[in-house]
Amino acid sequence: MQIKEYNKFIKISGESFDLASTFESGQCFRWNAIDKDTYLGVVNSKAVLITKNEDQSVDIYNVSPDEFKKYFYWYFDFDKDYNQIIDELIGKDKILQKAVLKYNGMRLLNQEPFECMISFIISQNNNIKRIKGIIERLCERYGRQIIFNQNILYSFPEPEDLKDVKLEDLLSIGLGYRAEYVIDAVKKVLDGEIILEELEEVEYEQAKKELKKIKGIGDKVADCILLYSLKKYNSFPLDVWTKRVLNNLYGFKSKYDIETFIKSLGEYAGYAQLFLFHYIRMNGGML
DNA sequence: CCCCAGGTCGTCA
DNA sequence: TGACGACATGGG
Repeated sequence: MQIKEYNKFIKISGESFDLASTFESGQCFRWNAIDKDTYLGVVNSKAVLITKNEDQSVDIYNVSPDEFKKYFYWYFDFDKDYNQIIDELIGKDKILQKAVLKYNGMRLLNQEPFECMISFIISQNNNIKRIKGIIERLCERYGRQIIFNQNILYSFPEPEDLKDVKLEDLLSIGLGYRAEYVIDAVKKVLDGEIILEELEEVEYEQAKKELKKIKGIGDKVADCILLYSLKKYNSFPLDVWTKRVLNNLYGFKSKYDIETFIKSLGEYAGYAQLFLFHYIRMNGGML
């Protein structure tokens, strides 16, 4: 992988990066397509623009070389060896092989824990389009305004920004019954009952147990938070779509079958889940 | 009016 | 533990 610094952008080459599957795989909710090869997102209170070139290189705008080294290099998962991860997944079975090859270039995004936690609490029993809408309204109301290329964007609110939020406020932007869950999460973070950053240093099982103390966080939401923001790459979120893959395509009948399968995937099981989830969703539940 | 969406909670056996 | 209905909201 080569990183070149230009005046207006940073160019990444020699690394496969598929923008559409990365940003539209349901792992994140604040990236939007400007056109087929360009996405605009808000990450860690910054507007970031990414565009893909003919030669397959990717240009990242509005990120300084320093910010890239300190933050976005990890955010985009560039510290991993994707060739090795992909090879390993392809060797597991035919279904994974198909999913991984089809969406080669999809990357796992290492997100901010608080944003990730609130987002996936909102995601439960909800559809991605509506999840994005709710999160956008949350940011408009409680985040900080960001001007970028004549666009008005909003940062994801910090815990302190949500300190005095009332149930009615959240209901009015469409959170529904999840409103009280968000309030509980904010309270536990502000009280120091949950220290998200520390969970990165803790073992998977223990970190999951801590997260589940928050009302509205069960196994699935906890696994998403662990995978997408706390570097627990072995976590494998079991949602309706993934269960569909495991039941219909793999033919697993029991909880034991599924547990055994996930364990067999090893330390990068989460990457397998990312590909399988995206694959089944993009192909209408068929293979 | 039905069912579904990146589920979880409370309750009851 | 495991099953099951309830839970807001909007779209198909």
